[in-house]
Parts: sequence; structure tokens; C-alpha cells
Amino acid sequence: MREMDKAFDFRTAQTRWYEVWEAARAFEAAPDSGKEPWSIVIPPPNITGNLHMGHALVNTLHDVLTRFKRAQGYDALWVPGTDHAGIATQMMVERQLKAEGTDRHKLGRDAFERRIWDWKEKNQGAIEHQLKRLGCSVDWTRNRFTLDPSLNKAVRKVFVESYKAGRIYRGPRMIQWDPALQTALSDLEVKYEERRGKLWYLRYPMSDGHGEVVVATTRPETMLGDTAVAVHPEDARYQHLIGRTVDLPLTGRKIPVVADSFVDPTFGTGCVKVTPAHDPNDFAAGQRLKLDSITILGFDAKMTAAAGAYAGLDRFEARKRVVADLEAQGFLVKVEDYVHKISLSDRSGAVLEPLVSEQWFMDVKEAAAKALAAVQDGRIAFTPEHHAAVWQHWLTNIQDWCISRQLVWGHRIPAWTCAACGGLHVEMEAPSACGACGDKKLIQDPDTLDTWFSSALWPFSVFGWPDETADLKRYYPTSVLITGYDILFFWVARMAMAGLTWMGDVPFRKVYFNSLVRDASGQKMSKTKGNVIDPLEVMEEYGTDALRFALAIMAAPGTDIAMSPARLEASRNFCNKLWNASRFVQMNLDASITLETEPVFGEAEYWLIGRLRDELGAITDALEAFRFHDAADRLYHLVYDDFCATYIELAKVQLQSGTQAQKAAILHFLDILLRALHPFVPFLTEEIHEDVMAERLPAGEPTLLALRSWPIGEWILRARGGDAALIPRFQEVLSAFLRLKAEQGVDPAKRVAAFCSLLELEPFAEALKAIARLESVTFTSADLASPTRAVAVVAGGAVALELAGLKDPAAEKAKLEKELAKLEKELEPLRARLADDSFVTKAPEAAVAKLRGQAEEREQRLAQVKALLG
RNA sequence: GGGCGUAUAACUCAGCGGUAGAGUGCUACCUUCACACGGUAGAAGUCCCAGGUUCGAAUCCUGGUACGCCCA
Repeated sequence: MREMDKAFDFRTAQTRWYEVWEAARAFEAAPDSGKEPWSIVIPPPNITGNLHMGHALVNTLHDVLTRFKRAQGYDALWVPGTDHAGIATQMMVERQLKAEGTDRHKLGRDAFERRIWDWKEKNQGAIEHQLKRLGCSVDWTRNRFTLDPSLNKAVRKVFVESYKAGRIYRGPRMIQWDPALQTALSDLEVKYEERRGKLWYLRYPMSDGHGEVVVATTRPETMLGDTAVAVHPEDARYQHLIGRTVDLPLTGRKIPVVADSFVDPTFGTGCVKVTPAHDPNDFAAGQRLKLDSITILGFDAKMTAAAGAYAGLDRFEARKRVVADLEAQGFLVKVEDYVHKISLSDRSGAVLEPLVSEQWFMDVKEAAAKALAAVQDGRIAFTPEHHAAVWQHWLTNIQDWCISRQLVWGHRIPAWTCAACGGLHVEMEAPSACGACGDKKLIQDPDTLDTWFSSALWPFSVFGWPDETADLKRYYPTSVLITGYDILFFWVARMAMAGLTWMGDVPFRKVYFNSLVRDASGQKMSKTKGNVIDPLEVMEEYGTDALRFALAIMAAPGTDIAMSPARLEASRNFCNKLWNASRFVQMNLDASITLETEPVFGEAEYWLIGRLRDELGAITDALEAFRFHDAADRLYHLVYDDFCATYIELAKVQLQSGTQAQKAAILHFLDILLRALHPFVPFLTEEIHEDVMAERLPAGEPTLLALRSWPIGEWILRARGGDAALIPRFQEVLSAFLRLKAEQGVDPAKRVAAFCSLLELEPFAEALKAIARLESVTFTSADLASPTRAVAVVAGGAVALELAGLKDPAAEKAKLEKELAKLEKELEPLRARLADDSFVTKAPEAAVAKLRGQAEEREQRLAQVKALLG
């Protein structure tokens, strides 16, 4: 049996145990165990990633739940994995290339792709190592990567079958183009930002020479691609213009004036220019009204040949030139300052360009309806529930999803075009020859799929789908999903849609949306603000267990977490407290006392058993309901207040001189606490378990705490006896003695004689003497008041200290009078309410009884104070 | 423009129909034989504002104010 250090050495413990757990295969699923399965899949971190606070939180919560469920006796499986993160990863490697003075085009596609794979092989281990550092009890034998061949097979199957069912199609559509990354994006990858800009008013003369129209625009350069001017059909001001044509300045083209209700009559002049090739609204209007579409801006964000004299200019340069020319030729009416929203790439930050482009799209309306229904009818339950409202709104207004990306890094689109006849083939495997013309030269679509396409399949692709594996049957649907609400649409909704479509069932039964981790003052962490707290540094400084516990105790559903050094310190101190309490137990029990030593219980034991029973019930309920903070908070107080402050102090006497049976009780209590705390602070508890419990376990009990059961069913918790009210009374009396000493300025170490009128506390005399450091405690029903004593009122009686010569009688009297006034003030509303008929008759009996109890207790004190005052 | 969330002690947050709590900080004291990463005692709050429901509201409802987020 080892001697424990004075302080918990977390640095050693948190690096040691993970290997032991892995070697024991403690976290591997046990499909053949006959246990009920419980499963969860990790939100796969990007391979580019470093563990940040968001990861630390989400994975801590995963681990708490998984360890809890494992302990409860489930076949708990947490599937780990990483995401290839198309854009993010490619950007990172491209940046490296740039630093080396080359780029992906010079390298060529194949070499570039190999380069990213190399990078991935080198870096994937980092994030996995960090998950281990955090203690995540994942099943590494089932580790997945979103580009694994089996996951690729799933992707191809979904693509091909969706295509054949008509839900995936290719076509020219207006998409958001990122000129910096040179790829299309989906609507979700667009961020809108308010910018101060200008509103230019342009004059377009009527072709017949009679009059003009003035249009307002924030993007004057696009006028080169105008193919109409539009007014609202009911706008009385412009009825006479409809059907006529105007001469488009700088180009000499004649374009019609059309009517369409998309025009906002209150914007600008109420006349708008229509550029179907470069604006989403105009594109839709162009389709409706069958207008021409002229592309004057290319994918490189430079003007095209169609822009005539402006061809080759950058879009922002072209704007300056067009405005200057319009002004010179008298077509510029005025310029106003104007604040408008611009769309930016969520990835590169570049100003996006709405462009018509040939891309692949997925029609998700049918799947969206299924996902919507699943939440409405409760097959998927959200915590917090309010996210369901956002879910509903988004899914009912969902647009087709642009799934193709002009990137190298990702799942290649399984579509081939025949070089000879142009025939399109969408197949699982590369066709050997064109089905139409027989030509053997087939060119695969160069594009890859949106990263989220493979993420959507994650809850079943990780289990081997489309193969009908045993894992798939056993672990799908997963039990719970834990993730951030920021990816509700990106990921959660798409998994729901994919699961319902391909598996015919929800991918998870419950979703818990974790909080956002912010800094100490509630600010979002960001590198630019410099307020990022790095979990790896925290683990070094405060310990992994402290980090986990701090995150858990702050993880109240629906509110953000303000992470601060103060919180981390509190958690570290908590860990140390548990360590020292355990050390105390270890020091006081010789090796012959084990968990098989039959314990006997006294008042203190029955009281603590009652506390453990109540709290473990509440903790279990809290974990089932994702109230991690509630569970952690209860454990915190159970350890500090009940176990350490109260029980250990009371047990000290018997630990020194008691019987083996008396001493055995505390071992059981510590054992229960360790098992309950293990999901939150696994390294600390495993370390203590080894030091204190490992050699005292009953035969057949797992020697690793990670494998032991959730303690709620422990036989000891069913023991009942004693008077539950005694301990709180003892605490109050003890506190009163200490307060009297402090009030009277008595040195805490000076032993004085004490008196107590609560005769039932006599069994606690030794404890009171030891803790309050008293010379003696006399239990008596006689009047305690005396000129040489300081007295205090407690529930049901009074206590006193003998202070001959030390005491100021006037101050003592003033104190009691103050107490009297306070009690009168407290009693006033209580008496009033109890005298109130409507309260007594209408309020529930329990509420009245409780109030009556409170009133009686105070009346008693009042009487006691009066008696002491004489 | 629509939707959602949050306003509680100096700070960060729990509580969400029975009369206010935690952590940190603050004040005073204590190195008592598990722990100073400790202990004891204490100070500190018109629970954003205004109405309403109720025997009773920090808690439920309505309206307002402030801040944050999401969608257009």
C-alpha cells in the first residue's frame, strides 16, 4: 500500500492512466457482452485542428456521459474520428506551398493531393493525442477518418443513388463564388456584414429620346451586364415606361423596361437595373421574364470580354472606371452614402461574387420534411428545446444544396464525361467505356464534394454502411449527439436528413447543444483579441481533471461558459481536497480493513448515507437530463461539505480509537464518492483508487475504477437508521460555539468550558470539544444565562461559553437585543401569512406546514432569547 | 424586417411559483495531528423596469429597456 503525497501530482497521474486504460481495453465496445448498447459518435475534429476550449468542453461532456453509461452497465461505445475538412486543410497546405514559393497549379493535382495526404498523416496524430490527454474514453479500434475508403463508398452510394432518383442534378445556377479560394460555396458558408458604401444613381435615357429613367445601385460596374430595367407593376409613377426601351450607357445596347413585383418601390427611385448574371434576385427575375444574361465578370473576379473596353480589369478597379466614365458622359445623377450588407466567404473572408456556374446540387426538400417531422413528433429531442424553433424555420425554407467544390481535397464526384460524345455517367466505379458511344476516353469530374456531404453520413458510415455490419445493426441509431448549436444546419440537420433517408431512422434520439466557451468577462475567444485560453496549457497548469470539472460545473444548458483562472483554481482546489480526504482515509485505515470488512453505523454514518442516497439519485437524474453543472455542483458540495467538513470531522474520534467495523464505514463512503466522481475527474479518481482501494476490493471486482459500476445500487445506500435531524443540530451548535469565540475575541486555541441545552447532542461531546477546541461541554437543561457567560440561541435551545473576566456584559446584552429584533422582524411576515385565511385555506398543506414549522422554530428562539435577557 | 436568448451579491454564474444561492473577490481571525490548493466567522442583492395572474412571483403572462446570437 503506497503512501500518498501531500498534494495531488496531476502531472504524473494524467499521463499515466490513459495507457493503462487502453492496455486493459477498457473503452472498447463489447458487442457480445449481452449488455444493452449505448452509443455516441464524436463530432469529428478537423485534422487541421488543435484542441481548443470548444473541443475540450464537447469532449469532456461526451466522456462524462460515456463513462457514466459504461458504469451504469451499458455496452457504451464512443466512436472517435477526424474530418478531412476540405477547404480548411487545403488552405493550410496551400499556404505552406506559397511559403515555399510554389503553388498547387505548378505542383499539379496529383502531387498536390499527395502532399495533403502526407500532411494529414503527420498531423492527424496531434488531435488524437490531445483527445487522449483529455481522457476521452473512445474506442480507438473503431477510429474513422471521413476520407477512409469505406466512408468514400458510402459517399459514392449516396451520390449515385440520389442522382438516379433525380435528387442530385447538375446545372447552371447562380451560386456564391469565392474568388480567393476559386470555388463555389453553399449558402451556409456565406457571412453577411454591414459595410459603409455608396449608392450611385444612374441615368438611362429612353431609346425614343423622350425622357429617362434613373436607377440606384450599389454595384455600378455591373451595369455593363444589365439586360433590363424593372419597376414594380403597381408603381403609378412608372406605368408609362413599361414596355419601352432605354439606351444602356457605355454599351449602346437597348434594354427593355419591365414590370416585376420583386422591385421594392421604396428603394432608390423605385426603378432598378436588372443584371441576371450577377445578382441572385436579378437572376430569378431574369428566369421569370426570360431576359438575356450577360456575364461581364469572370471567376477570377476580373471583367470579361463582354465588358468591352473594361475587359481584364479587376472588379473594384472596373467600378472606379465605370463610375468615372458615366460621370464624364453625364449619366451619373448623384452619389449617396449608403450602408449595405455584403456577402463574405466564411472561409477566406473574400467578398463573394454571385455568379452563374455549372455546379452539382442536391434537392433536399423531401429529406427536410422528414427531419422536421422527427423533431416535431419527438423522435429527436433537443436540449435546450428552443433550438427546435430555428430548426423548423430553416427546414421549411430550405433551398437546394450546392454540393460541388472546385477543390482537390475531398471526396471526388463520381461522374464521368465521355470525351467523344459528351455523355454523362454517374456510377459507383469508373466506367470502362461510354455507355452511349462506346468510347473509352472518359474524364472524371474534377470537383470534390462539400465536406459536410460526408459529415452528414457520419452516424452510419462510421459503422460500415452501406455494408450491413453487425456494428451498424447494434449501434445505430446512436443514443445522443452532443455538439455546438453553431453547426445546427451544417451538420445536425444534414445528419438527420441523411439518416432518415438512407437508414430510415433518426441518427440520434437526443441532441444536446453544448454552450460556447468564452473568456472570464464573457467575451468570445479570438486570436485577434488575444484572450484565447489554451486547454493544453490549462492541463499543464491546473491539471486535466481540474479543466474537466470546471467545464462540467459551468455547463448549464443554454447559457455560455465564462472560463476564468478563478474557476480553474477552484476546480484544482477541489481535486486537491478530494485527494487529501482520500489520503486521510488511507492514513487511518490499516491494510486489514477492506471493502469486505462489515461496517457498523452510528448517527453520523446514517446521516451521510442518507445524503449520499439523496444526492446520487439527484446526480443520476441530472446526468440523464444533461444537467452536467447540476451533477458536478452536487458532487462538489457532497465532497466539501458533507464528506470533508462534516463526516470526516465527526469520524476522527472513532478513526483513532474505534473498532475495525467502525473504521470500515468511511472506506465504503470514499469508494462510492470515487465511483460517482470518476466520469468527471477520471485521472484523479483512478489514481486515488489505486492507492486506497485497489488492494481492498472484493474478489472479482475490477481493479480499474474505469471499469467499476455506478454506485447508486450499492447495498450500503439502502441502510437506514439514526435520527437524521441530529447532525444538522450538531452543526448548528458547533457553529454557535465557534461564532461565540470569534465574537468574544477568544483565541480559537484557548480552551474554555461550554454549555449546551440540547441534551440529545451529548453523544457528540467529544467531537464538539475537539473541533471547537473546548475544555469541556456540559449538557444541562438548567438556565444558561450568567454574568460570566456568552450565550447564543440555537434551534431548540441555547449554548454558552464560560468566559469569566473576558466578557463585556453590555455588548452581550446588545447582541441579544439585536437578535431579538431580527427574530421579530423575520416573524412579522410569517405570522401575518399564517393569520391570512386565504393562504391557510388555498395554499397546499405542505407549504403551510413548512411555514408553520419556520414560524415555530423562530418563536422558540424568540422565547429563548427573551429568557436569556431575563 | 423576422426569430431566439440573456438581464440575480463587486465579478462570473446557478436557482425558475413557497420568500435568495455557489465559485471567486472582500473583512477579521487561525499554520488545530488530511489538505494554507486549508479552516472559522463575517459583510455584501428594490433578483432590469412597469403592469397582470396568484393566497403567494426572482420564478408564470403582457408590454418596455439594454445586451448578445441566428435568419432574411
